Amino acid sequence: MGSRGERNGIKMTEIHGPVRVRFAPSPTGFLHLGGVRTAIYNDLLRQKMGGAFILRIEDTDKERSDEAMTRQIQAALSWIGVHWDEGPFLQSERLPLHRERAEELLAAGKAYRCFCTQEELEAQRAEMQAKGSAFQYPRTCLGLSREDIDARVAEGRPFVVRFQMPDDHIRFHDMVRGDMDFPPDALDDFVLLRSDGSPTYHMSVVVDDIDMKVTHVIRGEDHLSNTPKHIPLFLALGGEVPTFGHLPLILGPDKKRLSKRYGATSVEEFRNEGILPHALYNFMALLGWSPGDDREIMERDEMIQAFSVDRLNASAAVFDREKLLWMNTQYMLKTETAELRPHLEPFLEQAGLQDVDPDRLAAALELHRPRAKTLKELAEQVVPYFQELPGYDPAACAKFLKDPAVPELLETLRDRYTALPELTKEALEAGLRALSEEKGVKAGVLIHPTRMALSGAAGGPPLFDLVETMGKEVMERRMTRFVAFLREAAGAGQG
RNA sequence: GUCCCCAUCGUCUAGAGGCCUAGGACACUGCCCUUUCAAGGCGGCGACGCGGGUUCGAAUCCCGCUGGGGAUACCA
Repeated sequence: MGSRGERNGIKMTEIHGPVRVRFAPSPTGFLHLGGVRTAIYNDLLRQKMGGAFILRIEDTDKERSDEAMTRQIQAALSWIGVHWDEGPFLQSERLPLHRERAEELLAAGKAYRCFCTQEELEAQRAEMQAKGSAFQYPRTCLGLSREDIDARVAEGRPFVVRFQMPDDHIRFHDMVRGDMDFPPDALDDFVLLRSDGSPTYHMSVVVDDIDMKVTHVIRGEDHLSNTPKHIPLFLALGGEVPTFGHLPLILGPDKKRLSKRYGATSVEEFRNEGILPHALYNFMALLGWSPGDDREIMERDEMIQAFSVDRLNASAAVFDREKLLWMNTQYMLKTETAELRPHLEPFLEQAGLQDVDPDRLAAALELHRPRAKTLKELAEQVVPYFQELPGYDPAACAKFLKDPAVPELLETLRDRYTALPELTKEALEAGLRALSEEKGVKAGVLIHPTRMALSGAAGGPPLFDLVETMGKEVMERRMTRFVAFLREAAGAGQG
C-alpha cells in the first residue's frame, strides 16, 4: 500500500464538479442522531462541491408514517442548519411512477411474476436455514410458460413481481469502504411489486434516485447489502448508477446500536436540553469524520472547506454525550450573547423570565454565559436575579455558621452598600476591601457569605459583578434575610 | 445458521511500512491562575484485540482466530 490515491488501502474517490445528493428519511419517528449525521455529510459534500441537496421523505409505509413526523424532520434539519435545495418530495405521491417503471421491466423481460405463496417461501427459507445455507428465492416461477402465467392470472391468483438478478458478481466502489464485491449467490431475485401492486422500497428508491438524477448516495451501513440489489436495477432501468458511500452506525456506550435507554437520541431532545445547533452539527460531523489535523471546534465553512469523503471513517463510533456537552460549552463561550438570544428565548420563558427587566437580564446573561454548559442551564442560572431564593446551599453554608462574626460583618457591609449613591463594581469592591481591612479579616470572609446571601450558591460570577447586576434593593433584602438565617441556625445549633 | 462489514487510550480520533518512545481531544487526575464557580495554562494516567506470515523494518500489507456490528421480508 502507500501509493498515491490510496488511503488505508482504500482507493480515493474522485469527485469532480457539482453533485446531486439526497437525504431520504422515513417519517416513522423523530430525526435521530444517525439520521442527522447522514444529513450532515450529505450537506458538507453538497456545499463543498456545489450542486443540490434533495430532501425526499420515504413515507411509503403508511402504517408507520406520520405527517407530523415529516414536519418534525424538516424542522430538525432547518434547526441544525442543513438546508435542502429541492423537495421535500413525498415518495408516497410517486408510487404510480414506480409501479409504471416496474411494469416496464416486466414487459421487457427483466422482471417476472411470481405466484409462490408466503407460506411456501417461508417453508423453503426454514429448510435452507436448517441445511445451514443462505436462502435465495429458487426462481420457481422464472421458468413459467406464457400459458401458465396467463392461466394463473386469469384464475385471479395473486402474484408479486420479482427482479431477475444478473448471475454476475456485483462490484462497486464504496466511498467509505473501498471496493466491494458481492458474489451472485449472495443475492436473489427480490420483489419489486407486492401482490397488491404497490412498489417495494427497492423499486421506489432506485426510480427516485434515477428520476432525481442523484449522483452520490451517502447512507447508513444498514443499506450496504441493499446496494448490490440496487445497482443492477439502476442498470435495468437505464439509469446512471450513483456513487455510494455507507456510513457505519452510531453506537451507545455499551457498543450496541444507540437506543433510548442512554438518553436523548433525537435532535429535538438535544434542542430541548439547550444544545446549540452549531455545536451539535460540529460534534456529529466529527463522529466519523475528521479534517486530518487537530482541529475540533470548526465553523461550518471551515468544515465544508476541509470535507472529503475519503476521510469518512469505516468503523462505528460510540456517541459520547460528555464530549458533546464540552463542545456546547465551547460554543456558549464563543457565541456573543446577542447571537444566543433567539435560541435562548424558549428557555427563558420556561424559567418564567419572559417579562423581566431587559437590561438586568442582559447583564445577568452576560455574566453567566461563560459558566453554563447549555442554554437551559444558563436560563436557570439567571433565575435568582429575578425570583426569590428557594434556599441556601446547606453544605456551603456550614463554614459561615462556624464564624460568629459573620452576621455582624454582613450587616455592616449591607449598611455601607446601602449608603452608596450607586452600586458600581468599583465602589462595591472598595467598600468591601476597606471593611475587611478595618476589621482585620480577609476579604474572602466577607465575599463568600455575601455571595451566598445574594445567590444562594457557593459559586458563580465575581461578587461585585453579581451585586451590581442585582441592584441595591435586592441586595439589601437578601443580606438581611441571610443574616437572620445565620443567627437562627446558630441559635438552633447551640440550644 | 449463512452472507457482508468493522477493529489504535474508557470515549472521539491522528496514523498512507522507517518520521511512533504512537500525536490531539473528551472524561479522570495533580499543580498554576483566581474572592468562588466556570474558562484557561502546565503536567499525569491511559491504546495499536490475539496468533501467524511478508519485510532489513509492521499500528500500517496478507492469512487465521477472537470480538463487535449489519443484512438475511410482499419494512423502509
